[in-house]
Amino acid sequence: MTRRSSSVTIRDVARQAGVSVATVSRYINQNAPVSPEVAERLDKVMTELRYVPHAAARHLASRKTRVVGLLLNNLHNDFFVPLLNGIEAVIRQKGYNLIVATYHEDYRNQMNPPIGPHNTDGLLVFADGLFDEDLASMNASGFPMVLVHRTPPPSLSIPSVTVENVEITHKLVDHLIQVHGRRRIMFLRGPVHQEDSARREMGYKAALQANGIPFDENLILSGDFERDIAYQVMDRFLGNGNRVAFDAVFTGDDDAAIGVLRALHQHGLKVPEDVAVIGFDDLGFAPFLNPPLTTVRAPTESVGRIAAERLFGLLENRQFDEEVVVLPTEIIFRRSCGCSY
Amino acid sequence: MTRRSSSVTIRDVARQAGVSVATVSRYINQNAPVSPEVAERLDKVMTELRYVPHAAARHLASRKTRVVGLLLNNLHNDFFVPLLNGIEAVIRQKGYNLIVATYHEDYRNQMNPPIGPHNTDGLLVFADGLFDEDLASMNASGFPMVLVHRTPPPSLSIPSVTVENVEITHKLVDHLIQVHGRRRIMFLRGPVHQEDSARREMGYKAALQANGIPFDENLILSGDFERDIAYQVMDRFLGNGNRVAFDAVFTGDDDAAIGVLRALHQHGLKVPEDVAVIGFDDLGFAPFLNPPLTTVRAPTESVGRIAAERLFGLLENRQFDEEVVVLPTEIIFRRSCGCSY
DNA sequence: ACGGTTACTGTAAACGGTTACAGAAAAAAC
DNA sequence: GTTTTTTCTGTAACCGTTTACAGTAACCGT
Repeated sequence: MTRRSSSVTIRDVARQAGVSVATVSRYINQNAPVSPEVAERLDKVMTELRYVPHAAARHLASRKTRVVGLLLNNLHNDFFVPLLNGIEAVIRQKGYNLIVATYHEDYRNQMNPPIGPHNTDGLLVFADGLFDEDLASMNASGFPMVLVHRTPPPSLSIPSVTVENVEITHKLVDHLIQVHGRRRIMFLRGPVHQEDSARREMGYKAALQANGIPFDENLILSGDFERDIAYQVMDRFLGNGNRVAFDAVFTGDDDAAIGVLRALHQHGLKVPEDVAVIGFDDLGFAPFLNPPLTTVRAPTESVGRIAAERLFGLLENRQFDEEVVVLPTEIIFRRSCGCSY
Repeated sequence: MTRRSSSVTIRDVARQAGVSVATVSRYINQNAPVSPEVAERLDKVMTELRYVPHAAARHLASRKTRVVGLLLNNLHNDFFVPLLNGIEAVIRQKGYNLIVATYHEDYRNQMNPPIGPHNTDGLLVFADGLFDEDLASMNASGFPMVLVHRTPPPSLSIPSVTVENVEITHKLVDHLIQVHGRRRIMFLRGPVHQEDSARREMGYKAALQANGIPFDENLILSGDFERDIAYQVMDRFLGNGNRVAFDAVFTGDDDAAIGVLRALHQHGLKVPEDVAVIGFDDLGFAPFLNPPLTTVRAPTESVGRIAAERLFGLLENRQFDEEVVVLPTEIIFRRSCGCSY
């Protein structure tokens, strides 16, 4: 058995069809006319030989990878399923490939970044922990990228797709206060530099103020937008002897809400009677939590889709009027806030 | 502005450091000794120039892509989050990249398959709809691949990682019958050629037979392991005037369970009083559904992890004793089957 | 002092495509 | 019937690495 080259190259195809490699290449890429007879012959030869162009060779020669990268912090959250779904739909339709990488600390000073210009034609960036200067350096060479759930730093002009957080959170907290009479509302932060989290906190604080309720630092915990962490944090908080009184929790997102519900339940607190609970995202399971979760419906799949479309817009030098797209959100009232359901 | 080549190449590095490109390459890949002075100089020059090796050139020359592909049907299911998570952890630790593609019909006769040998060093395959002959042709050239949640066809020897389905489903149905006195148990199939679904159905039928309950074709529906589809199917079934009596549903998986719960609820059926419901996978939300879902805990993240490790085993020519790994599963009793909770 | 390793380095040929350039033949324009 | 354009094709350079081959210098044992 010949060890070398089990793979058939463009030269094999050319020889077999009696044409030059240039012609084959042109036919494959449809970027120059080819006579009908040759086309037919090539079709036959290529399927016969099961020819598949070697991606790397193609990339090297054409300077295009036909790959876009998705950079994210982790893959713990059910939130990513609709997001990925939206992204994938566009990518596939464009005949591109998607490469997924997680960001972690040593990404910055590492000399082999998992994804970047050497690898991809453009990047979708969903990563807090990526600071403004990181973005600046990535963006420096004009490498196409689109931010997801994060707006660009003022100095940079990077397209961005996100959802409305502040007003909707404000409304939600208003609802807790005005409709259900809650006044001791806990807020679970997301990851430290997560923008959604920061904005939701803004909305939360604004609503407290608007309703004349003093802000209490003791009512802020960090749930990290993760089930397990939210659970642990809440569990520890409740286990604490001298715990602060509270009658509602804004959990940050639906995933954290699951953890919170479990912790409350285990400590014998009734939702919504003792404690109202609200989430964010309206993930598929939200209507079936125990009790059904009041939450904010965020068009996550659309975010993915639109972000991907923007990226292709960049790749194709198309223009968009607005740089930052903020998709509208909507409150879904269910039982967990105290509504009748 | 110079349009061409904003990127610094290995030649730039070589020139700047006063060595040959071969030396630079060897230092980068650590596959031949380099004098300490040169090493130091290279370090400096490379960070100074922000040199990042061009992936495609590397792939082309070395015949290795340092990429593994994940082929799956769709991205609708929350099930994929833990799976992806397990896979990603291993991939990253190996310094590889992960490229995700969805399988659809025209994958087969298409001449530009999204992922394959031209693209990746190996494949993780989670895709029903991929028939034995597809697998055979993909596997023909000895291209490394590992099957996920699917055992290889008898003629092929492809490593595979899956979970135990038959016995556990048998036990679960036994439980419904013997403990909760259910006798009209509906079964929701998954996607047509999904192996988990087929095995669960085997367990289901075996349990009926073992308990002397005749199998009723009318109690079989197709939920496709998807929330929305399961909901629609169940909704239509319940809306049907002359509907068949049933007192339990094995929903196939937790995602479908969500849809079923919603449909039952909307039609005024109480779970578990009127209808017992059980799922499969024990996804993160299962304990918080309404009511908490009795389900089977499947070690999905481990499946991902182990599958990825297997694949690297193949890439590194390591040997494993067993070709098919079947991870154990475990029933988690909660309220939805009728247990007290 | 001498042959044999070992440590390090460079030259140049791949790897498998794309594409600028050039040219021939056929079609269109005059 | 010539000129011009259009359609189609081929040759060969290039994309940025790796690596076989070859070679030099230092080290080692005797």
